[in-house]
Amino acid sequence: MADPFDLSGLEPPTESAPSAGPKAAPAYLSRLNEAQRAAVEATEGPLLVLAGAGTGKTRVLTTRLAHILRLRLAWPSQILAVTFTNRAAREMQSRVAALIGEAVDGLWLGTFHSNGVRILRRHAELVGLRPSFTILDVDDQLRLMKQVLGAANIDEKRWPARALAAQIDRWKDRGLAPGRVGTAQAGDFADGRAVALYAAYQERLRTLNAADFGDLLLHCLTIFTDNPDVLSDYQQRFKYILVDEYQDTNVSQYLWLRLLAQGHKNLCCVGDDDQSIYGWRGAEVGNILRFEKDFPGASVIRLERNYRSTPNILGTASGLIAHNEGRLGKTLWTEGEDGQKVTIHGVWDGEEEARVVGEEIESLQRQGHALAEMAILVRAGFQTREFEDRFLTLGIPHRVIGGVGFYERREIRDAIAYLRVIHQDDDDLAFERIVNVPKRGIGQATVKTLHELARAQGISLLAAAHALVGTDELRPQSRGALRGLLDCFDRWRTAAADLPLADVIELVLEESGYTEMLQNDRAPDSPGRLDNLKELVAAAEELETLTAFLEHVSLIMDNDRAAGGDAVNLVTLHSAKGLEFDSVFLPGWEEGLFPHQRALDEGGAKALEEERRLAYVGITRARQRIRISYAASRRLFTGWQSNIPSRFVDELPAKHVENVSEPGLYGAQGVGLEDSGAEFIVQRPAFGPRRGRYARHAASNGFDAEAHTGQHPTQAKPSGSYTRGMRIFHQKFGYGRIVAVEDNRLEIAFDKAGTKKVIDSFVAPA
DNA sequence: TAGGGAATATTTTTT
DNA sequence: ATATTCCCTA
Repeated sequence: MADPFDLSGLEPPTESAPSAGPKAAPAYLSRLNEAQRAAVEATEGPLLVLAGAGTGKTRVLTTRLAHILRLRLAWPSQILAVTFTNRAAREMQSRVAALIGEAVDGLWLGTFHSNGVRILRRHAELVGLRPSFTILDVDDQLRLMKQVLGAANIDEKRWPARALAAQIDRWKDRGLAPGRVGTAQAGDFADGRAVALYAAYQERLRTLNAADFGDLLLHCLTIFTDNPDVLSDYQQRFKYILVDEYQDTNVSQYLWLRLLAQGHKNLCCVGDDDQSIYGWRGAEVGNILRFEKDFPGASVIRLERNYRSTPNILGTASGLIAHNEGRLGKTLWTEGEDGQKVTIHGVWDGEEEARVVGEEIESLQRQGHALAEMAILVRAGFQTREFEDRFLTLGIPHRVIGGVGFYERREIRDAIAYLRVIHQDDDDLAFERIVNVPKRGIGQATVKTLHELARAQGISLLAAAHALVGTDELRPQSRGALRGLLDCFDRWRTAAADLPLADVIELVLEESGYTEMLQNDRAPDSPGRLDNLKELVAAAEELETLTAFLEHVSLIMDNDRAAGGDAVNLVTLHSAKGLEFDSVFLPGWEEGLFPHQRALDEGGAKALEEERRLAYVGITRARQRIRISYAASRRLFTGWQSNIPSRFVDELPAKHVENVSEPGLYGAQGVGLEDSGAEFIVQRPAFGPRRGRYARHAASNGFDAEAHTGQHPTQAKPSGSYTRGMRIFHQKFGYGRIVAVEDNRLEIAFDKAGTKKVIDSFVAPA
């Protein structure tokens, strides 16, 4: 390789940038076509690269990054490169390393969220957090949401926590802190009380020293807006900013970028409006359409030559996407043999679909095709199941990319919760998760007591537990168990300071009784869970500190270790973006499933176009061959559902496709459904909104944010105001007289209940 | 407090 | 079909 750039790990010596040295045109540039090369070389000023599927977008991005380093226009630490997924970030990292000849350290290369956390950790105190804040996962978020709803006395049946969480996420997507939500956007959740709930939720997060995913960016925005000096630092720092998948950015990400780019204005965004598939998550295609307006003087470069797919495949994709309106419009072209036509297969049911796909895969394999070059792309996660079952019986190796992630499994989350408490003892959500897992006799009554005390004194659950074990407040049995647990945590915390992380985890699993619990569990999946825990320990060996490990867990939720031998890939269409395979199977092309009924119901025409783009993404993943299929009927929960072929099937250009459906199903064109007889219960999509039926139960529960956020409403007296001899009243034990005071612990001789030790906030002056 | 059994929801898509 | 939640009893 040419000149190793020797930039690794260098920090800029304050102001002076590395000087651009004259160099011969490097070899990597000659491997690009004209448009690609232009996109790489236009390093200065705002640039939008409209890159169709398979046009070498990633290559441009990585080459550009390497080029900037090569010309010494900036140090690695002055380059911000943002991707959408961790996978893309890793890929970019390794490809840049390949171009440069060695690993490049110090780049700000990662997802929006990981770059966001990095900034947020440095300035956490500016938004009322400590730098060690916890990143909540979806479970925690929901649990917290339920608590907030509970505190506000809102009927969770009628206003599900999920719905509130979704609403809040959407606000955060748009960069709206609670104070910024206008009445127009207040939504109708709980009769308009959602904003107050949002505020309460944020307040709870702050007390817990925690942030949810949306906060990672939202807090950055707040910091930038409120602290011009901080913002200015970053604006100076980031000489070059590169953004992948720009069409999928939401408002909050857009604002984040725009603020950061104001310094040097060297912002390069790569995207494809036809691949915008995250509208439901707040992504705004508008961002890409508006780029030239937002960044005056921006250049636009189009990449239209496709290097991936055969003309038949590309023609199919183009023909389909042409049904969308409001596109920027690109004309993709490719060279080479037409290749096979895209085949369309109608089948009887999902089982047959899986069987036939399985046969085809085996046949391809016999012809010498690698399994890893085949993928089944599904609309919804549950669709992988039928294929998994089938492959299991056929013995076809396969992997599910982006399914139920490793870190989302229950046993892993439990283990993590233990670690979180060790790491940060006021992580109430983690503590609550594991106080009684495995069962140790600490039931909800005990937890409730802990909560009361914690809230009354504004302390953490763990602190409340510490306080309570010294009293008679709890049942002796519970108290003993709790004390045991607290001792364990003390011990583990010490251990965590000395032992390697992996050893700590093993110790915790052992001493907490978690391993034992699983060993005694007769459930068929217990051995698997134990294996998973072993894997967790193994994963921990790769990271130094508990802090790093927990961060890894919360941000790198993907388990798509794309490696792992020769296996068929099972992927959702959403997580397939950015991947490519020789052979692609697209099952489940039925109305209601794809396009998905729920998308149609909630998003109307706009959502239909997004579904179509999803189909476009699916088709353009393939290099050589595509097999699309639809089933006449599908198992749904307990019953069956009859389906008609997706409208997308009809939209495929006849020239490039071939319908090889079995005769007698729907007929070759995919028209009219033959009534299939009595054994089928025709069930219209069961996914419709189900809110309406509670409509009249519209009680008004005057929710008052203060009642929840203002700390300790009615609690007795501040610590220290009780003295010996005072008469008091206790909820459970009745009247009594204080015989001793020790900090906030009172020893009380009760009239009826004898002498007990009690925390002062549980009593009131008589 | 735990465990059983009934009732109930679950299936979009993800950082 | 399966997972979660709720309610009851021991």
